[in-house]
Amino acid sequence: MKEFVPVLRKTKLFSGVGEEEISTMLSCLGARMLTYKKGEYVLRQGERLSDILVLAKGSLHIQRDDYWGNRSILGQIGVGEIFGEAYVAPESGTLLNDVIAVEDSTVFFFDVKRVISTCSSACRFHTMVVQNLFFAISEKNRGLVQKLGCMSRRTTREKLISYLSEEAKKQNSASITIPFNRQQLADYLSVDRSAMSNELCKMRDDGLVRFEKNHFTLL
Amino acid sequence: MKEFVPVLRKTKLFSGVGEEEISTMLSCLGARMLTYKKGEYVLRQGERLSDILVLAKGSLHIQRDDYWGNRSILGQIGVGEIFGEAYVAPESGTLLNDVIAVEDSTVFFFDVKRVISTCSSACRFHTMVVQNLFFAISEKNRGLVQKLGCMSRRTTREKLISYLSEEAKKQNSASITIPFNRQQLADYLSVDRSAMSNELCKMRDDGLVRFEKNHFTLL
DNA sequence: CTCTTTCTGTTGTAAAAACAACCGACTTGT
DNA sequence: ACAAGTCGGTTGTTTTTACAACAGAAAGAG
Repeated sequence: MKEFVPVLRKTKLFSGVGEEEISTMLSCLGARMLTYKKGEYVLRQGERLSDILVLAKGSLHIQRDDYWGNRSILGQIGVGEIFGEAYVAPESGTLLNDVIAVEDSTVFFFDVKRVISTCSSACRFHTMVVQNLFFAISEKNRGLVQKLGCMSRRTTREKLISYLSEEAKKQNSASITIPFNRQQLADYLSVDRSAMSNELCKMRDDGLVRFEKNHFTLL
Repeated sequence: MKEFVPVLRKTKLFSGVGEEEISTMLSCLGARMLTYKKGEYVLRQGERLSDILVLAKGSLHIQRDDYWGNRSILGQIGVGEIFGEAYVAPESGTLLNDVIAVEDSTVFFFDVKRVISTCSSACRFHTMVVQNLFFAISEKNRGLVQKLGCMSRRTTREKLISYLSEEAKKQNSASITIPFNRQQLADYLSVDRSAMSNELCKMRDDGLVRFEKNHFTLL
């Protein structure tokens, strides 16, 4: 377990905590470490969860099968990411998705009760971990809200306008650089790439935006 | 401030905490109370936030103006709801939306630093508030993820399938009752009601589902 | 009971998006 | 330098959706 302390140190959960303190905290947080072979299930739809998970090695997919058996991949989890934290509340019900190892992986489990109820003053960095957890979830939340704000628009143009407007606010400028290429932006907005490209050019012709590559200017 | 303690007691943030304890905790949480006339701004786009807010009276709208000035209402906040919690992280940047009172309203502000860093053992219910906050955010998170899972589908049929499948999982049955009428479901999925109604009937004719009113059976 | 309102399904048309296929500009690796 | 791959834009066709308008059923009010 100790071998992964340097990895944990770089995660959002342990941000600002030193390796020594992490080593000490592992027991106080009720940490367990499990390894998975490629293809094995880390979490299964329908299970209950009482731990917050951190991926220390490998790569995972979040996937879902609908009632008629159609599978879709909802996302990917990389090293250092926190996951499962949204399903540890007692009233959260069971998991709705599967999580599968797409390569040999190592996962840390932290008992949520022990994470959240700061123990005695013994580990004074515990409070920081609680804060980190809180901020990590907020960040996920903001990302979800932003995406939802774009996706709830009906037309591709409206989605683009919504996305570009939010980015302009975040970057506090009418001239912005986005972290996507065209295909990625289309995937993010859940639209067809060529249709989106087409719409972008129309918006340019309408005098709404200027762009080259992933740099946009709102007019 | 005391007059609102019974209201606070019913909020998710103070769930499981008695009125006496809430009264005691108010100072330890750095609580402030502000009132707003109808139409006044509670939060403004571009501001920074260091408090978690709870609406104690009235009703608020979350709204956004895009770069070209088009306004849209993103949601509504009712009595007892927590808000602002996603923007209190130091790295969260400024607010992206406005929050406006749609009727005379009363809002409680809790300093996030004092909420999260549990103080001395003086208020032993403080830990419970931290837990409640955590669970409340997780719940929002789950809601957002579910909605996003539906909305990221391209066609109305796929959205419906995704939504119904998730509900079936949550209710653990192929026969489910949904909390929406047709118009509300269409709004939730961001599609046109009549088009959705049409698609639902086609799905029924294709033998995928049966339904009457807001009760659905997946086949 | 009757009138009104709300909810749901239906239809036709116009608008928009998805899809497929292609092209040229650029990059990268050999 | 050349081949292969990536990226962004364009076009035409098909599919899907939005929109508007209407009708029947159910629910509620007076």
